[in-house]
Amino acid sequence: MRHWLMKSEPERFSWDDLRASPRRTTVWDGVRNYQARNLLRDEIRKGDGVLFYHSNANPPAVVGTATVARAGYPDPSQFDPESRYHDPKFDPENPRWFVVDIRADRALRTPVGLPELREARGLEKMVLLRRGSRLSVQPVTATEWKIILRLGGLAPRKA
DNA sequence: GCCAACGTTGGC
DNA sequence: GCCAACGTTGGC
Repeated sequence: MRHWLMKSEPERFSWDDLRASPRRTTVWDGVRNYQARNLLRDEIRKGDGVLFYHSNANPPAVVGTATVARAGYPDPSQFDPESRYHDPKFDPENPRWFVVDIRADRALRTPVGLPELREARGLEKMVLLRRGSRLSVQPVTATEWKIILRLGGLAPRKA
Protein backbone atom coordinates (compact mmCIF):
# COMPACT_ATOMS: atom_id res chain seq x y z
CA MET A 1 0.00 0.00 0.00
CA ARG A 2 1.06 3.53 -0.59
CA HIS A 3 0.75 6.55 1.64
CA TRP A 4 -0.63 10.01 1.19
CA LEU A 5 -1.22 13.20 3.09
CA MET A 6 -4.43 15.14 2.73
CA LYS A 7 -4.95 18.66 4.01
CA SER A 8 -8.13 20.04 5.44
CA GLU A 9 -8.87 23.25 7.24
CA PRO A 10 -10.43 22.16 10.52
CA GLU A 11 -12.85 25.07 10.31
CA ARG A 12 -14.18 23.51 7.18
CA PHE A 13 -13.83 19.80 7.81
CA SER A 14 -11.90 18.48 10.78
CA TRP A 15 -10.62 15.14 11.94
CA ASP A 16 -13.47 15.05 14.44
CA ASP A 17 -15.91 15.69 11.63
CA LEU A 18 -14.51 12.69 9.82
CA ARG A 19 -14.80 10.50 12.90
CA ALA A 20 -18.38 11.65 13.40
CA SER A 21 -19.31 10.87 9.79
CA PRO A 22 -21.45 7.84 9.00
CA ARG A 23 -19.13 4.81 9.02
CA ARG A 24 -16.35 7.31 9.75
CA THR A 25 -16.18 7.79 6.01
CA THR A 26 -16.44 10.77 3.72
CA VAL A 27 -16.09 11.78 0.10
CA TRP A 28 -12.89 13.79 -0.33
CA ASP A 29 -14.45 16.27 -2.71
CA GLY A 30 -13.68 19.76 -3.89
CA VAL A 31 -10.09 19.21 -4.99
CA ARG A 32 -9.61 21.64 -7.87
CA ASN A 33 -5.95 21.33 -8.66
CA TYR A 34 -4.77 19.26 -11.59
CA GLN A 35 -1.75 17.76 -9.92
CA ALA A 36 -3.82 16.60 -6.96
CA ARG A 37 -6.56 15.48 -9.34
CA ASN A 38 -4.13 13.23 -11.15
CA LEU A 39 -3.20 11.54 -7.89
CA LEU A 40 -6.85 11.02 -6.95
CA ARG A 41 -7.72 9.68 -10.37
CA ASP A 42 -4.67 7.61 -11.21
CA GLU A 43 -2.54 6.77 -8.25
CA ILE A 44 -4.49 6.38 -5.04
CA ARG A 45 -5.78 2.88 -4.37
CA LYS A 46 -8.28 1.39 -2.01
CA GLY A 47 -6.51 0.46 1.20
CA ASP A 48 -3.81 3.12 0.92
CA GLY A 49 -2.92 5.00 4.10
CA VAL A 50 -3.72 8.67 4.58
CA LEU A 51 -2.28 11.18 7.02
CA PHE A 52 -5.00 13.64 7.93
CA TYR A 53 -3.48 17.11 8.20
CA HIS A 54 -5.05 20.23 9.65
CA SER A 55 -3.97 23.24 7.64
CA ASN A 56 -4.59 26.80 8.76
CA ALA A 57 -4.58 25.53 12.33
CA ASN A 58 -2.56 26.45 15.37
CA PRO A 59 -0.20 24.83 14.83
CA PRO A 60 -0.87 23.08 11.54
CA ALA A 61 -0.55 19.38 12.36
CA VAL A 62 -0.99 15.78 11.35
CA VAL A 63 -3.78 14.60 13.61
CA GLY A 64 -4.81 11.13 12.51
CA THR A 65 -4.67 8.35 9.97
CA ALA A 66 -7.31 7.27 7.52
CA THR A 67 -7.72 4.57 4.94
CA VAL A 68 -8.80 4.96 1.35
CA ALA A 69 -12.19 3.25 1.30
CA ARG A 70 -12.88 3.78 -2.39
CA ALA A 71 -10.49 4.62 -5.21
CA GLY A 72 -10.93 7.50 -7.65
CA TYR A 73 -14.27 8.29 -9.23
CA PRO A 74 -15.73 11.49 -10.67
CA ASP A 75 -16.39 14.21 -8.11
CA PRO A 76 -20.19 14.51 -7.86
CA SER A 77 -19.95 18.11 -6.67
CA GLN A 78 -18.69 19.32 -10.03
CA PHE A 79 -22.11 18.54 -11.53
CA ASP A 80 -24.13 20.06 -8.70
CA PRO A 81 -25.12 23.68 -9.28
CA GLU A 82 -25.91 23.99 -5.58
CA SER A 83 -22.43 22.97 -4.52
CA ARG A 84 -19.72 25.43 -3.71
CA TYR A 85 -17.50 23.20 -5.80
CA HIS A 86 -19.72 23.31 -8.85
CA ASP A 87 -17.74 23.54 -12.08
CA PRO A 88 -19.77 25.42 -14.69
CA LYS A 89 -17.55 24.08 -17.45
CA PHE A 90 -18.23 20.45 -16.63
CA ASP A 91 -18.76 17.83 -19.30
CA PRO A 92 -20.56 14.74 -17.97
CA GLU A 93 -18.88 12.62 -20.62
CA ASN A 94 -15.49 13.78 -19.57
CA PRO A 95 -15.39 14.57 -15.86
CA ARG A 96 -12.61 16.88 -14.90
CA TRP A 97 -12.44 16.40 -11.14
CA PHE A 98 -12.10 13.25 -9.09
CA VAL A 99 -12.54 12.11 -5.50
CA VAL A 100 -11.72 9.19 -3.25
CA ASP A 101 -13.53 8.10 -0.11
CA ILE A 102 -11.57 7.99 3.10
CA ARG A 103 -12.40 6.38 6.43
CA ALA A 104 -10.98 7.52 9.75
CA ASP A 105 -8.59 5.01 11.18
CA ARG A 106 -6.60 6.09 14.23
CA ALA A 107 -6.14 9.41 15.96
CA LEU A 108 -2.55 10.20 16.80
CA ARG A 109 -2.05 10.10 20.56
CA THR A 110 -0.37 13.46 20.19
CA PRO A 111 -0.80 15.55 17.02
CA VAL A 112 2.45 16.20 15.22
CA GLY A 113 2.75 19.90 14.51
CA LEU A 114 4.49 21.50 11.59
CA PRO A 115 7.46 22.75 13.66
CA GLU A 116 8.02 19.23 14.94
CA LEU A 117 7.82 17.84 11.41
CA ARG A 118 10.42 20.35 10.29
CA GLU A 119 12.80 19.28 13.01
CA ALA A 120 12.36 15.55 12.71
CA ARG A 121 15.18 13.55 11.22
CA GLY A 122 14.19 11.72 8.07
CA LEU A 123 11.46 14.10 7.00
CA GLU A 124 13.68 16.62 5.27
CA LYS A 125 12.35 15.69 1.86
CA MET A 126 8.66 15.60 2.68
CA VAL A 127 6.56 17.27 0.02
CA LEU A 128 4.69 19.10 2.77
CA LEU A 129 7.87 20.78 3.96
CA ARG A 130 9.06 21.92 0.58
CA ARG A 131 9.12 25.64 0.20
CA GLY A 132 5.99 26.92 -1.44
CA SER A 133 4.37 23.50 -1.46
CA ARG A 134 0.61 23.84 -1.55
CA LEU A 135 -0.57 20.49 -2.84
CA SER A 136 -3.61 19.42 -0.85
CA VAL A 137 -3.13 15.77 -1.73
CA GLN A 138 0.43 14.60 -1.77
CA PRO A 139 2.55 11.45 -1.59
CA VAL A 140 4.26 10.32 1.61
CA THR A 141 6.98 7.68 1.65
CA ALA A 142 6.71 4.56 3.79
CA THR A 143 9.61 5.84 5.87
CA GLU A 144 8.00 9.22 6.43
CA TRP A 145 4.76 7.48 7.39
CA LYS A 146 6.52 5.40 10.05
CA ILE A 147 8.39 8.35 11.45
CA ILE A 148 5.26 10.46 11.77
CA LEU A 149 3.25 7.69 13.42
CA ARG A 150 6.04 7.23 15.91
CA LEU A 151 6.17 10.95 16.62
CA GLY A 152 2.43 10.80 17.12
CA GLY A 153 2.71 8.03 19.67
CA LEU A 154 1.36 5.19 17.58
CA ALA A 155 2.99 1.84 17.07
CA PRO A 156 3.70 1.60 13.36
CA ARG A 157 2.10 -1.74 12.72
CA LYS A 158 -1.33 -2.38 14.04
CA ALA A 159 -4.47 -1.27 12.29
C1' DG B 1 2.83 30.66 -26.63
C1' DC B 2 3.78 34.63 -23.66
C1' DC B 3 2.84 36.94 -19.67
C1' DA B 4 0.21 40.30 -16.73
C1' DA B 5 -3.56 40.20 -13.82
C1' DC B 6 -6.00 37.93 -10.73
C1' DG B 7 -7.36 34.27 -7.37
C1' DT B 8 -6.11 30.86 -3.87
C1' DT B 9 -3.44 28.53 -0.36
C1' DG B 10 -1.69 28.39 3.91
C1' DG B 11 1.98 29.76 7.30
C1' DC B 12 2.68 33.24 10.37
C1' DG C 1 -4.93 40.21 8.45
C1' DC C 2 -0.71 40.00 5.77
C1' DC C 3 1.70 38.32 2.13
C1' DA C 4 4.79 34.96 -0.45
C1' DA C 5 4.29 31.39 -3.51
C1' DC C 6 1.87 29.30 -6.78
C1' DG C 7 -1.92 28.25 -10.23
C1' DT C 8 -5.20 29.82 -13.66
C1' DT C 9 -7.17 32.88 -16.99
C1' DG C 10 -7.41 35.41 -20.97
C1' DG C 11 -5.78 39.15 -24.17
C1' DC C 12 -2.71 39.52 -27.63
